[in-house]
Amino acid sequence: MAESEFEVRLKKLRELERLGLPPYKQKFKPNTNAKEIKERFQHLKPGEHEEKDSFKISGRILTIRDFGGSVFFHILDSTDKIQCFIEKRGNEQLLEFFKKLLDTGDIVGISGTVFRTKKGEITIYVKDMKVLAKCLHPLPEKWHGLKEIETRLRMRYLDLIMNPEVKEIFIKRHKIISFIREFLTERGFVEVETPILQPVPSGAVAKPFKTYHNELEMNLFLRIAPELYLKRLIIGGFDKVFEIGRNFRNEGVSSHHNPEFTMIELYQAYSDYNDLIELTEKLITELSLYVNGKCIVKQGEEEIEFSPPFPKISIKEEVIKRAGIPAEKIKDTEFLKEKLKGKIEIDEDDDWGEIIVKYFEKYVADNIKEPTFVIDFPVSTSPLAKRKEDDPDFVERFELYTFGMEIANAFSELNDPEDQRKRFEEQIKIRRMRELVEDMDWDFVKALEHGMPPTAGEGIGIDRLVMLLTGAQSIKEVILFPTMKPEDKT
RNA sequence: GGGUCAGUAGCUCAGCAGGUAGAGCAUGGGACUCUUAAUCCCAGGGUCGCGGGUUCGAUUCCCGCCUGACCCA
Repeated sequence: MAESEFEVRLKKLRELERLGLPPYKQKFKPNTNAKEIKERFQHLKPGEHEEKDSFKISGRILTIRDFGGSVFFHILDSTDKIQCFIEKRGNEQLLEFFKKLLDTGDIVGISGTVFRTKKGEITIYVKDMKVLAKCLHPLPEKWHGLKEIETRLRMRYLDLIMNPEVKEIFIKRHKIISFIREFLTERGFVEVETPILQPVPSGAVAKPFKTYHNELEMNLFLRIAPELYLKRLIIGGFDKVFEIGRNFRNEGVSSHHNPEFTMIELYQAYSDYNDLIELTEKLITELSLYVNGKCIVKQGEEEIEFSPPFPKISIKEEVIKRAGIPAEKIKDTEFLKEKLKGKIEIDEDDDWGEIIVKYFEKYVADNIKEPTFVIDFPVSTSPLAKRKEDDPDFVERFELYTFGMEIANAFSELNDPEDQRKRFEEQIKIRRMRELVEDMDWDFVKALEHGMPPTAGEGIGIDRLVMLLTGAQSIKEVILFPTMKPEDKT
């Protein structure tokens, strides 16, 4: 049987070791990069060679074009690709070394000068070269690259090598997160870290991941939200806090859901949800300008320009209008059940609030494209939010929707401990809730009893925000290593 | 949970109304000093996702399973 590519490459590795050039023991410090070289030598004319300045550059070999007496190849470093050239006339030994022992995928350190080829490409004239790591597997095809989504995700490193636009997404993701961090820090927010392992999962309605602490002999849950801890900090006297971190929800995987996802939650004392509407508009606008140069959200090819103030739509009003529900019947659970039966899936336990939210999500939310604040949430679906003064069955809350996706969720925080206790008691009575959690965070009520200033809080889904600003159509495109089942090896 | 589609060489893909598989790139050998999907000649490379069934014979047809994508609830 013929040798596999792996065996061929392994042999080359052994040969390098035999020659006293073991790749994994080499040291090399580049003093420039591809982007810098290209910028610096832009002035060179075709055929011109700047022989005075010598540079050290390193990267991964991507493609090789062998001419016998000379060889061209491209290397990729973290900044860009750049072509390199070895010729017999310059260094015959080096040329032989390269042709015998180097392959695409190898990581090399190169010393050389810079010239522009007759065809016009800035190129490194290689004087010396070290193999810093041997790539023992062939790289994916140079023209079509790596396409299969499954392989791209399972071997994300190959995806990143072969598909520059993938790397761009994650660089943009980094920019987005650091912008938000700076935006809030400038406004006096303090970044904090709160428990991921929580004895009582809280702050959202979702199925938690459960784990166990051996020494403490106790159940712990991976947080579904940091909310109640951050509010404890407001009680403790931090007026503005935020946390960027991973949350975990033991639920389905889809193009918009990953079991672990990144959220930012921020809390601001002496404010209400209207202040957060302003803050959110400013944040999204400035962020989009910063990463994209203009105020746009994208989904695939579709791009929508937006500008503040964002439109607001009321769940209550939309349901009245679209479902033809008389305004005075909007809180009539039995009426709604009868009227909307068949249009949405109604649970036995659902009250009017849950029903109108379900209707809204199914018939209105999907059609929202430009950033839009959805307001007028019923109290039963918002157990941590403050009631509206003019209608205590609704709360001071908004969700920001774009392209049918929920991006942010904010409200004036409920700071009345008696009402909070009542709402927890109501919640735990609901069967669906009991299926999710064993108990409520009663200790939080005790914290509230010590007095929490009027506060507004907001959570923003970072993954979805990155999707909107990069045009990614699946959350998997903005999470480096999305949750996947292992391949079945049998 | 239901439906549709996909899994064939390292990668990108063909193919087979059932007779144990092809191309390009990549790899090995040869030619070639300005190419960039280099070119030209030659060669090697496959448990056709896994398991079962039908059949003289299955990568192809049927059933189950695994993994993934999309749609629906």
